[in-house]
Amino acid sequence: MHDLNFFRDHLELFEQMARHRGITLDLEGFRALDRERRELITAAERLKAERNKASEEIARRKKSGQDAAGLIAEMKRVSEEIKQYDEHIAQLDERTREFLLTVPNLPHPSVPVGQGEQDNVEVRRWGAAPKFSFTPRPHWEVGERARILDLPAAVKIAGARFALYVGAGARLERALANFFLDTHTQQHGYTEILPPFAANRASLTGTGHLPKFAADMFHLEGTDLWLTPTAEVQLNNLYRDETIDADALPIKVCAWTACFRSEAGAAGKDTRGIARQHQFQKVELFKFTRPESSYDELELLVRDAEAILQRLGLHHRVIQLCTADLGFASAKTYDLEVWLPSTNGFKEISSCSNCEAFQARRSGIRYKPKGGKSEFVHTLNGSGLAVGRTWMAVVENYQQEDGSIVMPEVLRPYMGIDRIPAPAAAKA
RNA sequence: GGAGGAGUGGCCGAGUGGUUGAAGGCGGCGGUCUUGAAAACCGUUAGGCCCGCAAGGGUCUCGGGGGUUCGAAUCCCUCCUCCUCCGCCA
Repeated sequence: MHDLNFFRDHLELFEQMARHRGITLDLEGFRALDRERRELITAAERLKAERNKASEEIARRKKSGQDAAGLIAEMKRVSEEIKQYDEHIAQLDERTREFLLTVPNLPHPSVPVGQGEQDNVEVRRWGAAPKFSFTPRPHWEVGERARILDLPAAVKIAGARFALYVGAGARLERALANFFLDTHTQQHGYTEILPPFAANRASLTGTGHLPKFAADMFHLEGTDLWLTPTAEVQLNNLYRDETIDADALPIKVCAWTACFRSEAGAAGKDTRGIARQHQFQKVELFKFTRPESSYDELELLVRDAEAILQRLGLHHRVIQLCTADLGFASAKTYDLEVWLPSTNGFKEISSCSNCEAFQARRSGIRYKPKGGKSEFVHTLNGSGLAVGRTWMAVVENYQQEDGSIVMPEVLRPYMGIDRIPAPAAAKA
C-alpha cells in the first residue's frame, strides 16, 4: 500500500505506473473522494474543538456551582452533528483504504517497460542443456515408470492438481527440501522458520494477497483463515506491527512449507504432470532490510537461490520481469528458470522480488535508525526453491535411457542412493 | 469445551466519569559538573490525520470495534490475545 499523502502528491507517477503495468486506475474518482473526505474532516474537527472547549467550561461551572444546563443542551446537539460527520467520514475512509489497497507497487526505474512476458529481459545463463542419446521423457512418464509418482492415486484421494509420491520419489521431495534448508541456513546465513500453514486476514492483507487475490487461495470455511499460498505471507508477518532494532538488519529468514493455490483461471494450463498443483512444497527466502541496501540484497538473494540450481547441476537462466509482468507488490523481480528437456525450454522455478516499503507499510514493519525517526523497512522475498518443480527438473535432466534416474552428487547423502533404479528393478 | 483473572506510552507501573496524552520509576536523548568517565542535578523523550507556504493551530489514539454521556483510560456490550484451574486430545 502506498502512503496516502505521497499518493495524493504524486498522482502523475501513478498514472505512468498504471500505463506501464497495463492496468487502469480511477484517479479522477480518487481525487473527488479525497477532496470530499478532507472537507468533512475539517468541518468535523472544528465542531470537536468547540465541544472540547465547552466541556472544560462545563466542568469549571459545575465545580464552582454555576448552572451549565444551557451549554450541555447545546453540546448535545453538537455531538449529534459530530456523530453524523464521523459516520460519513468513516465511510469515505473505508472507500479510500479499499482503493489504495488495490493500487500496485511502483516499478523501480531499472525495470524495463514492456507489454507482457515477451518483453522480459534475460540477464544471464548458467550451464548447458544435457545431451541425450534418446528422446527424453516428460517427468510424469519417468516418474510413473520408476514407480515414484502416482498421480491417479492423488486424484482418487483429493482430485486433479494434487500429487502423490512413492518410495524414492517421496524421499526425493524430502531430500530436496532438506538440501535447500541446509544450504541456506549453513552457507547463506538464513534463520530457519517453521510457521503455521494457515494465515489470517490481517497477515494476507499485509503482503497484498488480500483483498485483491482472494480467489487464488483456499479459504477455510467459517473461519478467518486461509491456507497459505506462499511462506512469504508468514515470514513477512513475523514482524507485523513491530519496530525492528536497526542493528538487527538485515534479517534473513527461510522457511519450508506446503503452499496451497486454487489456480482459478489456470484451467488448461500445465495439466499434465506436477508443474501446477493445488498443493506444493517450497522453501522461501525472505529479508527485512534498510531501504538503502535493499537492491544489493536483492542481487544476493537471487544468487542464493541460483546457488541451489548450480549445486544440483541444473541448466538455468535469470530473467528480469518487465513492468507488465511484475507482481502486485513488487518493485523489481527476477525469475529463475530451469531447463526442462521434455519441453526443450525453460520453466519458472523461483521468483525473487524487492517489495521496497510496499508490504512494510501495509504490515506496519519499521526500524529505528540511530537518533532518527522510525522508518518502514524494505522486504524481499524469493523461492529458494519450489520443491516440486525442482523434483521435475532433477527427474527430467538426470533420467537415463533405462528409466533410472541418477542422483546429483549433493543429493546422495540425503537420498542414501546414487540413483533411483530402472523400472525392471523397481518392483514395489 | 467449562470456570476465573488480566491487557495503560520503549519497558515497569499509577490512575474508576471533568485541564489525564496520561503521575512516578527505568531506559533513551541533550545539558551542567569532570582531564575523561561514572555518580548527581537540570531539561527533554509517541504516533496518525486535518488546516497552513511556514510558524503554528486543531483532532484522534490507554488490546480491537461498538454503545452510554455535554464529557470515557475510567461505566456497558462485543471481539481478540495472554495467564490460572477443570475436561479432552496428537
